[in-house]
Amino acid sequence: MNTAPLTRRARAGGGRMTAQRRAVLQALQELGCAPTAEEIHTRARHIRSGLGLVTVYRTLETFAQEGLVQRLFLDDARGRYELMGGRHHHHLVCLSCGTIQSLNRCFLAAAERAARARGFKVTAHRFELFGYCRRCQAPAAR
Amino acid sequence: MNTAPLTRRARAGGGRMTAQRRAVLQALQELGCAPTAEEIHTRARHIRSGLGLVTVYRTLETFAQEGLVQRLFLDDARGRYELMGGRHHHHLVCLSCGTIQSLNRCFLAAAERAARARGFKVTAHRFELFGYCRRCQAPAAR
DNA sequence: TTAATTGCAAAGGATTTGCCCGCTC
DNA sequence: GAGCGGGCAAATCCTTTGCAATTAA
Repeated sequence: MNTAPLTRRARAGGGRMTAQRRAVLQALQELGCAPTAEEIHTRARHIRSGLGLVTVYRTLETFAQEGLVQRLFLDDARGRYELMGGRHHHHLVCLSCGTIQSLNRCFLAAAERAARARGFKVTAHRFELFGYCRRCQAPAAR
Repeated sequence: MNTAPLTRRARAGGGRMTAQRRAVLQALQELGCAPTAEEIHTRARHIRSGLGLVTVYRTLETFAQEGLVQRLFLDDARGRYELMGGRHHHHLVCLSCGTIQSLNRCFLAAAERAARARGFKVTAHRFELFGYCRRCQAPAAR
């Protein structure tokens, strides 16, 4: 798997490119859909043994600030991380086994149809918009 | 605020109706959109002083199992709770002040329009479907 | 009565912070 | 060489669990 473009983007963020960060990037790329920090750690450790979990957390936070990665929460309190810049997508989260699949469509009706088409039985959905409320835009939206 | 219907629903779940549980129900009803356990605790404590945070957590879990309440996660690791059974809706989460408003519309395009109409500047959105994947439906979807 | 429920204290899981050493630039 | 980045241990935050006392039904 080619991590060069990602490495380039990461360096553009201003930070140094270390073996650990490269390992995290590669793990993210290999794992795909919304892995947890621990899953990333386990995978990245195969690439760079001795890599600490704390380093993974710090690396992910750095990448998130650079816009390279986003953190999101699905149905539990564990943060999940994904590379930004791929095709915009959402998720199908299995309540039974925890499997997460990605879904390219974005509208509810179409999404539900797409989900059904792949044999996924939808029992609930969630849709959130993030941004700045009127009050916070007024002065200087921090 | 009338909590009788809620009380009825809660009792139908089989559990006992205590002053603590009534306080949590009332707090949920008063607080509205997706408060955290701590916010619920603070509010419910005004109704029933001495109420413990642990009791709030346990009560919320009980209610969630009875389908009276749902727990959800927005942009952080803290669980948030809402009464079920109201109008189906989603959320507008302010990244600056943390304010959460509810949004009745469910489709992206319409939702974005609705958000804009109330002066909310959307910078990101999330849409997740929950349910059972094909593999988990097959044997006995637990 | 008697099992469900509460409150306190302590445990747990995930994530963050402090500190110092090592490595990238 | 200077300062960013890494690793370890400890701290923190939110949530859950253990246990004895209390209370609804």
